[in-house]
Amino acid sequence: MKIHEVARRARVSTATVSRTINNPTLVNPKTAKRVWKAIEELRYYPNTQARSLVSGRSRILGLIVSDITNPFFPELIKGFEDVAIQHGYEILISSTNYDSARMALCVRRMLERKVEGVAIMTSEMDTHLVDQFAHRNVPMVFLDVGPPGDSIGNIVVDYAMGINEAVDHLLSLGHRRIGFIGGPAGLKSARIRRTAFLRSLRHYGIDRDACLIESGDHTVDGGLAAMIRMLDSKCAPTAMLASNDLTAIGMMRAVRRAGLIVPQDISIVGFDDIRLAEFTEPPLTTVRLSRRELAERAFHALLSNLDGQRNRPADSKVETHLVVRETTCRARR
Amino acid sequence: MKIHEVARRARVSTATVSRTINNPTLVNPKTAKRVWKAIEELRYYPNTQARSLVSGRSRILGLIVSDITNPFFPELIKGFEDVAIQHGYEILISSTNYDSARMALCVRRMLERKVEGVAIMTSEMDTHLVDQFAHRNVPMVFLDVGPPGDSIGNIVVDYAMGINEAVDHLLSLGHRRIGFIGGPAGLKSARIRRTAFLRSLRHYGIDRDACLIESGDHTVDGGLAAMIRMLDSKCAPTAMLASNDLTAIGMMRAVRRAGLIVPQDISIVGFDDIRLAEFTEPPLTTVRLSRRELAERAFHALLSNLDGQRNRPADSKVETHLVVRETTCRARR
DNA sequence: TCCGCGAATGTAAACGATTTCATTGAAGAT
DNA sequence: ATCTTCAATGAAATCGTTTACATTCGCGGA
Repeated sequence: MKIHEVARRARVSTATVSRTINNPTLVNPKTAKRVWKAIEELRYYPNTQARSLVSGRSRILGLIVSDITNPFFPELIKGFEDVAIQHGYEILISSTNYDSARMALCVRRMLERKVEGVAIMTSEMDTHLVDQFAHRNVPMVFLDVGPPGDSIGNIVVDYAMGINEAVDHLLSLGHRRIGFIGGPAGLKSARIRRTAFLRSLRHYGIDRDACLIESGDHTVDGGLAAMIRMLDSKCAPTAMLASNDLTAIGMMRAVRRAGLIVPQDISIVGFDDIRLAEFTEPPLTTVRLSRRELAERAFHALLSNLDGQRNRPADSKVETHLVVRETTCRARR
Repeated sequence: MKIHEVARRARVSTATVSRTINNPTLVNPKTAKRVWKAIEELRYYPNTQARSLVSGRSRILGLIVSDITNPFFPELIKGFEDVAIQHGYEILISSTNYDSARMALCVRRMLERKVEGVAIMTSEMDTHLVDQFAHRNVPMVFLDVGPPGDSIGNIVVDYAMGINEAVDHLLSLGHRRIGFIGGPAGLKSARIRRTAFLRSLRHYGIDRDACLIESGDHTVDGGLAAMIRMLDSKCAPTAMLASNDLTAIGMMRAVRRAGLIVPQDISIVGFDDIRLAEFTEPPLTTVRLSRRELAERAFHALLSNLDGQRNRPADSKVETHLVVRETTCRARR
């Protein structure tokens, strides 16, 4: 089913058919109607590759995440997919698995398919790869803060807001020894979260005790191991924040293994509010970072750069908020 | 960077460049070397759209899932992505969200992008949509059993195996009143699982008690609600199987809310073995259905249909096995 | 020596759309 | 009546490849 047959049936030229589809203002309404009729009768739809070959517009957006298996991402992807297809864009998803070779492959695939923009939703991305996009003027959006540059936008997450709410909440419950289990030191997103925590302590005038800071790796196992170390350390926190919910889940398990009870013995606050946070036992108090909002912002930042104007994608800020469930309670005397 | 420039630099025609890339046997090794040198010096890579426009091969595979947010799928997707890109295929992911309009859109997108094959990993798919693929001779693979037809393959899951292992395990622990909470009645994959359970009971000669069967909806909330009904019903199961792990997690919560303890009061067995099953409290005994294996089978079924021979994708069977963790124990007297 | 053959390469025609530029015809201005 | 303008349409070039067909060349057999 090619445009030619539609043209023939509607007794117009292929140019007119193309125009009725892409730029209806240029064609007489009467003709347009005839064309649409033909299109529908023949169940015609344009060949995307031919279309983008000549127009130079692929209508594909890239979405790079670190690991689709991390429950943080599926919702982000879903949100992105929803809004993208609503706007007629296809989306190419690709996970780096924190692997350099894989990242390069990611970028290569995106370039080959001629993506019109990329949302890079992982903090780990080699700069020389980013340059490949920049070099071809492919607009990018980063999570948190990416490298500076034209046609690079940032969706910056206001970690401080949610973390302050969490710390404030714990303080009001009488906690003073508040610990933190972060992500891997090498991970930029983990560093940012940890910094936000330390800053929050300072903000509330809490003494910072180095032994209250441990590192996990953003997995359940990592949280479990880190929390065991913390409990062994005689550092005696009465409340703990985690860098993400998976870590928090591991921590809960460590606490339970030590024969203690959450939250009576130790309060725990997670971060992200993944779907499952609601279903842990007890349900996890955590800081919500809306993935849907993240996705929408990312998409629109790209879109603003796509539709005509070649200005750089707008930065935008997304808030985080504490969601109180049942893993926090008053500190015991 | 077009093929023409490469040709010029290597002092050959574009045809020769194309051949060195796609069909090296046709070109003199000496020439090929020169061409590759030019390709690398110019960092040339072919324009995918032009390439597939003329060759008719898009090198894109479709992957349709019901809901990427369901933890069953991300691992499936990851597996599929891994093996697909290894073979030089791009993958178009699309979730139906169990919504008819959305499904139609899915199919439409896949057709527009000219996928060479589709893995339909959701049991809910309107037949007229399937026909659209069939009509264009797009090979398909279904999870469990799809509609019959040429160029339609099936990855059939051996539910019976794992469920028998589970039932056997429970019997050996002294359980006789074994209940089941299934998925929504309308969902084909849910029906299949339930049937496998009933058949297993029969196989072991257990009386079937209608009140021991409840329906959830494959979510945590659904499992929670169904289990509450079950506990209210005075039906008194000593062990329960769930149609998927999410349901099982909800069930555990219901049991705990009723003031009972898992597994001492009620043993629970899940299905799927999602990543998180290992991290519930206590860790969930469940039947593992390897998503990676599923993905690999699906891909290879498609591949066998792609590479030349137009025979129908091979059916293939994937096993399921019980993974014993800590939500099952000896039935109390 | 000449012919035929096959390997290696080149020439040019697709592929299916979009888009530039040219053409037409009718309406409005003078 | 003639000219200008503009809306509507068509013809043909174009996008960057692949590939069918044509060409060249060297070699072995008659």
